Amino acid sequence: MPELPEVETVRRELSEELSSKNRQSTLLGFTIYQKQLRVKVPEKKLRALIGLKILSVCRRAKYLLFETEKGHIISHLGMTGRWHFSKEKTKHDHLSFDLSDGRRLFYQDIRRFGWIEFSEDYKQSKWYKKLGPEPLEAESFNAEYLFKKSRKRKVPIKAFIMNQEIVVGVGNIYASEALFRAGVSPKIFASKITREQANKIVEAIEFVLQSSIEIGGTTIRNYASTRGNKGSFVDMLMVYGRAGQKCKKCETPIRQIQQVGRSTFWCLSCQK
DNA sequence: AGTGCGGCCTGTCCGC
DNA sequence: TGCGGACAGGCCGCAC
Repeated sequence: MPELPEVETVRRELSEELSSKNRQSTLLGFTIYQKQLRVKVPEKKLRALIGLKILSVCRRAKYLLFETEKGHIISHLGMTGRWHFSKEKTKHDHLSFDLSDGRRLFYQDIRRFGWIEFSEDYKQSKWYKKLGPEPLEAESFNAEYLFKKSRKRKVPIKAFIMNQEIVVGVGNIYASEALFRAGVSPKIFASKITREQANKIVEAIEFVLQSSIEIGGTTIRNYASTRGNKGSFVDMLMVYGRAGQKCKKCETPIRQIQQVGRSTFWCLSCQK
């Protein structure tokens, strides 16, 4: 499901629920219902965290980070992962945490593409070291950076901005949306973009991610936040999921193509 | 090293 | 109504 705005929305809610001033949660226990997610749930490592407080809930790229005194529980939501509070286990709940105030926090994941990890020092881990800059941090992610990185890269620009080593958090929806707003064709090679186009792409990525965060992300089918809210950015989508419908700017029918195994939506006349 | 593809899972929708 | 196939917002590992 989730790209950066959806993960950030979940993070904000979890942070309030677990580690705000008036709510400090301690982990009293946990239950694993389905050990086999994308990687196995680290049962022994989690057991060592019983009795510890959740100090904060942070995010890096599309990863959620639950901070404890001994290290971080890392959660990636894959396509359909979700954290929700409930009294009882429901379908596709694979793990639950019992909290000191009596609440239970469940990890639900229909397709089981997500995973849960624990790390004493996540900044040293393999996945973390490969991550590119955060798209909303302008000191590290800007036109000059994107332009330099794109030289000699023979992949379509759409695949390039979805590469988490280049910039994190941009998935299939926001890649199409950002390129529409930048007026850049998804098909051109990364190596062919101009400085000006790099600038427009960076601005468009910032714009779509920031505006989506402000209204709770995008819900296409499964996604809902921890509190069960749907994201309303779906109403702002200019191209994603609109194949055959009129472009909202110029009324040309929106096209759908396959790129690197994923659907891309774009407007032939608005994007060059 | 960079690139493209298949695989991991379950659910839903479409056409026959 | 039932069935097969395609597709779904992510990422990894492998072969070239």
